[in-house]
Amino acid sequence: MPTSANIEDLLRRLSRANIFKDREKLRPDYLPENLPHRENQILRLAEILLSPIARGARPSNVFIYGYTGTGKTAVTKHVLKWLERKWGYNNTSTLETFLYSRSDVVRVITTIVNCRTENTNYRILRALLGVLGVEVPFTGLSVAELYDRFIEVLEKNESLFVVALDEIDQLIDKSGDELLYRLTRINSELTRSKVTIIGITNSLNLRDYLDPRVKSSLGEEELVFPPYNALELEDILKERAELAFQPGVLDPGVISLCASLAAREHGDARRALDLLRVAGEIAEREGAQKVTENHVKLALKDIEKDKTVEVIRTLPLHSKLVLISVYLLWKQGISASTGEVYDMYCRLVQRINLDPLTQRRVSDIISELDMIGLVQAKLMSKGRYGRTKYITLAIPEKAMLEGIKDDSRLSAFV
DNA sequence: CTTCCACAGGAACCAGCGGACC
DNA sequence: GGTCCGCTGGTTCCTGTGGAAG
Repeated sequence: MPTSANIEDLLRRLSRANIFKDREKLRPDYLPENLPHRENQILRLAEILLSPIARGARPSNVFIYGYTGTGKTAVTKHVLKWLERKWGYNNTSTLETFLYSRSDVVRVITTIVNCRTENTNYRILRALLGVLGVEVPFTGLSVAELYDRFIEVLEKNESLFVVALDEIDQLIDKSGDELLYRLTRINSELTRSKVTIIGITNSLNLRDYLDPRVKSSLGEEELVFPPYNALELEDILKERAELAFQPGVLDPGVISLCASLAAREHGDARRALDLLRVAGEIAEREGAQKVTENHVKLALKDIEKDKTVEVIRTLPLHSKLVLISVYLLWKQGISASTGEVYDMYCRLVQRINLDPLTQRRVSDIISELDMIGLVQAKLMSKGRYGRTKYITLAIPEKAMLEGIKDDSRLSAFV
């Protein structure tokens, strides 16, 4: 329980802290001026888009692959923005740009839609119409109606519309590839305008799910983003750290530690930045003058704990009960056998008036929990006294309690 | 050497459910 | 609006097994 003295103390430390200059610069949605080690991808995407525009033609559709945190979204935004800035005509809307080529004027409009938030056909069309200045109601119209309006307003605009669909796999999971199919075919319905689609995904096998027709038209050009290695991550972090932190507050080694930790997990720049930011925040809370490697280690634990809690929270009920059984036995100092865990589990289940699963199933659940690292199960043979797994809790008690605290039935057990 | 414990874990099967299809 | 179908998560039944005890 925080007392007022605690809070005073915290406030005093925070006001004294002088760690961050601008922590927003470490957020994943911040778009930096420079994208180190993505020069090739930027160039390639710019080339794909620009050279046809200069000839007055429609650029090919592009499919962009790469793991999370490899800079796909940032590069796309960067290129679209660059298009505007370089050829922008001091336009009222920042999303629109005029591009002169030879004699005729081509009007280019760009947008990027995140399919995680706009994850239905309706909502995406609605977002696209919004960019073109047409407001439609949240609901009430049919998708076909929106589509018709979309065509209509596009024709009126006489423009090239470059649409980037970020996290496109989310859309396909939820609503299939019908809209995608229509969008890739839309140019045959248009005479005075053109549409170019950029599909962005981190799912490398997404192609297998796609309608082959969508696959071929969306994949006219493909761009693959390789993961960053530790050195590249270091460059990225250095640049951001300069913007985000006060000069000299980072201990030497902090950045390279963040980079190497993140590089271990498929070179995810977002994770590296998170690590650095959380380390900074921990240092700030402590009232420290500097961010040290130790802060990074604490940050790693923090981030991992959050992940663990989330994993527990989303576990099915019976898996949670098994986990709690292991926890209770562990608290009594018992490294429990499968049989003991099963007994404990049966008692818990009875107390909330449910039918227990069979031991066979519980044995599988234990293996699953072992696999995701919540418990540790070691197979032991006690000769005459049988063969069993010895199961212990593999996570901090705090994370365990945090993970079950919002289910009152379960939290009553601990 | 044999026995036998206390399970591990494979195989087959089944209920329920969401989605595709007519 | 029925039906078919594949998937998930469960059950039943079963065989396999390392090593202390006898």
